[in-house]
Amino acid sequence: MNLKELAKELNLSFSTVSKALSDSHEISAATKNRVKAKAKELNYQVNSIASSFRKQQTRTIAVVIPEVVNDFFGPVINGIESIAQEKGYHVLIYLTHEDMEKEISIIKLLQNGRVDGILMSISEQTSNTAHLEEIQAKGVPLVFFDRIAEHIDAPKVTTDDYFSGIKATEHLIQRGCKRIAYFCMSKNLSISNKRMNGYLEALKMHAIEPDESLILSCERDSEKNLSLIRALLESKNRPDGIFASVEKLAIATYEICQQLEISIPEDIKIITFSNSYTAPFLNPSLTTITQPAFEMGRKAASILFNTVEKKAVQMPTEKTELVSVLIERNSTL
Amino acid sequence: MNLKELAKELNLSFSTVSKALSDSHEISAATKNRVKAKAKELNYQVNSIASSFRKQQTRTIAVVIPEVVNDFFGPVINGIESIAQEKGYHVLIYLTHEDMEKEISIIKLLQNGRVDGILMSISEQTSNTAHLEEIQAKGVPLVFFDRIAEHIDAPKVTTDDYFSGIKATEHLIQRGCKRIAYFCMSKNLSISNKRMNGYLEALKMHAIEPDESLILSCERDSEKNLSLIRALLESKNRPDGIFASVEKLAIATYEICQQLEISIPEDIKIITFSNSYTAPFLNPSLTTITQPAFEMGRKAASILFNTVEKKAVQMPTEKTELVSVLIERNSTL
DNA sequence: AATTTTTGCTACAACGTTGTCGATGTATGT
DNA sequence: ACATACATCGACAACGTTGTAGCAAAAATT
Repeated sequence: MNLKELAKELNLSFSTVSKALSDSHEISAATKNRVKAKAKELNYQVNSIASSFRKQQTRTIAVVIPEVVNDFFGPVINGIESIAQEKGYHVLIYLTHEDMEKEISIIKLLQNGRVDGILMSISEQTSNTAHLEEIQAKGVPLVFFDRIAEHIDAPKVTTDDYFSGIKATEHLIQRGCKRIAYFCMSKNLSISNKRMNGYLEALKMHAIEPDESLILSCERDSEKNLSLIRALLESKNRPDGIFASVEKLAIATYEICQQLEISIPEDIKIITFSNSYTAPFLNPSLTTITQPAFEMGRKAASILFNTVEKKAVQMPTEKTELVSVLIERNSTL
Repeated sequence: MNLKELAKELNLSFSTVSKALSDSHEISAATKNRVKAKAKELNYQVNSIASSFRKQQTRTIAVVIPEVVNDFFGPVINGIESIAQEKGYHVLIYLTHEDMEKEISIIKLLQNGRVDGILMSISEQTSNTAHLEEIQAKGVPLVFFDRIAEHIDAPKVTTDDYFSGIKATEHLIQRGCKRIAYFCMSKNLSISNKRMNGYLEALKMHAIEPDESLILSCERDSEKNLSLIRALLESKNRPDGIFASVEKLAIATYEICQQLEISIPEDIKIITFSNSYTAPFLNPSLTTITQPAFEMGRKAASILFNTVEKKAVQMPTEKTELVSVLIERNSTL
């Protein structure tokens, strides 16, 4: 059932039918009603591919993220989807699995008109950003959230990572920690850096000498990370406070502490970035910096849709910073 | 940069260029190389929308699920995406938020050639399945996973829910529970029913009289669920074992137990379906039935791609049942 | 009454690709 | 030498939609 067939049923030209269905002012109310009734009767629906092709816009956006089994990216997708559903957009999901090569090949797939815009959080390993500049040059609107590419001129939605880094570290200091470690994933990640800078600033503010051996930059291989953490906690140099940049590393620390019979929070206190809803029920309950993930998704998606819809307007290079909250629990008691 | 322009650069007809790029046997190796080199040089990429339009296939599938902030659906998406990436397919995500009306409108969006197939897990509230039959009638391949629509003739990938229900209940019985409760979401969900039937069967096998008041069918409103659970745990009728069909309800039970100072596992033992990686670190660590979520995604996607690619072959009505594992932890000690 | 304007519709050309068919030239077989 | 097969390419018509241009008839203006 296509336009031509529907038009034949109605004894109208198919361009008239097309215009009637899209409420064009060129068509009288009477025929509009007649057309719409018939369309409903025959269950006609426009072929979205043909429409996309003709209009050169797909009403589809791509969300490119490192992973989906994640208490942060989950709610972000929720936020994105909520706006997309309001505005009648479709959402494609692509996972980079923290792999730059995969990220590059995904971006390449999006160069040919498949999507009207891209929402992304770059992978840990992304050092080169040529692929991102290239797709921007092709005119595909791009909005970053959380893990941004600093040097690319695109709207960015983040949280107050630097300030949160200060807050988290000061929280540990106030709870009596003297030797505070910082755990993060790859150091060339924007968020890791900002949080670390906050950490270093807080140490400075409290006249604590920073110690390189207490800064752990982890890898993708989680087995390796476990042994890195284990090594640190077994050393004489053992920290009495840990600020983890991602929840995964906090959980890994819980695991090691369990094995080494190090008790939290007596021997060591832990605070982490986390959006896990099980944090209150962990043993011990976990003190977290929680990001407004849902709102972040909504905000990033809103910005993207705005730039997509008024094509004339120059892509703004606005930076939006949302605030995270520190939730005290027993791991830092 | 499109085919016509590329062809002009090469002094070839654009149909020759098209065929050269798709490795047609009609084109000599020499020109193929020449064309491909030029295409690379000018960074030409086929317009996927035009291609989809012409070929009447989009290389895109839709994944329709209730929610994404979920330790089960997350890995499922991972599994689906892994196969999709292998086969060069794109993945659209749609969330029903357990709402039948939303599910219906989403399915309606997919009726017009936007996707080559659909992978779905139906919402809690889906009682009527006319929308699913309709889209199947339109020739869009459909594969169900986990939460299936029993009466629809489509491939289904599930886990051994009935048997897992028996295992979970027997586990509680072996640990000395006499009054075992079953918590589930909406009862018109296939998985809830199968798990409950397993639960009832296990009770029967051990000559325990089933008690209607111990079967809790919850709603979408999580506040309401909390008070339902609280009411049950405050009653004189209090169970000494709980089998939860979804993790959310187990966590809710932890919360209530914390409030009422009921100790787990001394006063009450808990086992639940869950794919949470924090289960070992909860207080107490949580005994779970864990589903092979990633494999489920892979399996469902494989089946869909097979039926999509050999269009001639009739859609098989195969049923695949994967096995879940019971992981004993302290909540049932 | 002659004119311009408006209304309501149709015809038609794109959007960029792919597959079918036909044309030409070259190799193979009798 | 002639017929047949094959290899290599070009011309062309779709796929279904939407926007522009055109064309009557009706309405409004002069």
